[in-house]
Amino acid sequence: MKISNQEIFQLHAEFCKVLSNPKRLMIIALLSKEDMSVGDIAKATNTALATISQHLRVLRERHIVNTKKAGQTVYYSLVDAALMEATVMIRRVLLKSMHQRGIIAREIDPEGVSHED
Amino acid sequence: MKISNQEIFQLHAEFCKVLSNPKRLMIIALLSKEDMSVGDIAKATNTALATISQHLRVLRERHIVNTKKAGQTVYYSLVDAALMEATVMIRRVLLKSMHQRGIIAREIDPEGVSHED
DNA sequence: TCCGTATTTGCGAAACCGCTAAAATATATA
DNA sequence: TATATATTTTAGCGGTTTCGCAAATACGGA
Repeated sequence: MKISNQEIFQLHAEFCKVLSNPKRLMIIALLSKEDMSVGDIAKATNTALATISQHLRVLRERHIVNTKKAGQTVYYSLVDAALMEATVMIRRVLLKSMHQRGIIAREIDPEGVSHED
Repeated sequence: MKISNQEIFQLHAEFCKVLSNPKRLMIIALLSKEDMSVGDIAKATNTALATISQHLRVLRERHIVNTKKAGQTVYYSLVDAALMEATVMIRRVLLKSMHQRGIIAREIDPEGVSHED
């Protein structure tokens, strides 16, 4: 299958759109550490279960997460750890920019961002 | 200034939103190679000038691009080359996923994506 | 059947997209 | 100076998409 550059940019944009939501970014960060159920993620992010389920559907459609059923519980996992690495790299660029503009005083380790606060 | 993890995720999401538009991605790719005027970019992307100007405003507000005036022409440049690198890394994750799913037959060099096609 | 888990549906508010038209801004020329 | 020209920005428009939630629905196990 031949794909034009135009299409690459389009697909790339759609992919970034998936990453442009704070809750989805949290979910990715959580799953990069361990597999979790929908309910677990809802608790960890302090968000309505239905909302998390919606975000997980988006991530599923983009083949960013996998599912594995155990009884009535659905466990989600990251398909590719490289996604988290790339995400961290984007965050690093952002933090660097903020640091240079004096928005944040100290350097923040982009990997050190935890979900619980 | 103290910034919570919640805020980091929020800012990160907003940053990604800027990257989730094909024309803005094209602009970033173009500027990663050379500085260009608004008109130049409009031609290169085959897009209405006003549209490009709007996208540039978004990129300006996020401190992703710089401006330099020469006569009546405004030249734009990338603030940080690392952004293009991070962008390429995201694209690499996407292409890898597509390749694994058989959407694209051959491996594509994410850096080799050019704007003219 | 009852319950725990997850998904789907429907909603209003808000944001986004690309365009045309109009307004600034700066240069050149008479 | 006055006027025309080149370049960019801003305003406003219809149409689309997104967000998070509550309610309703599905589904599997005990």
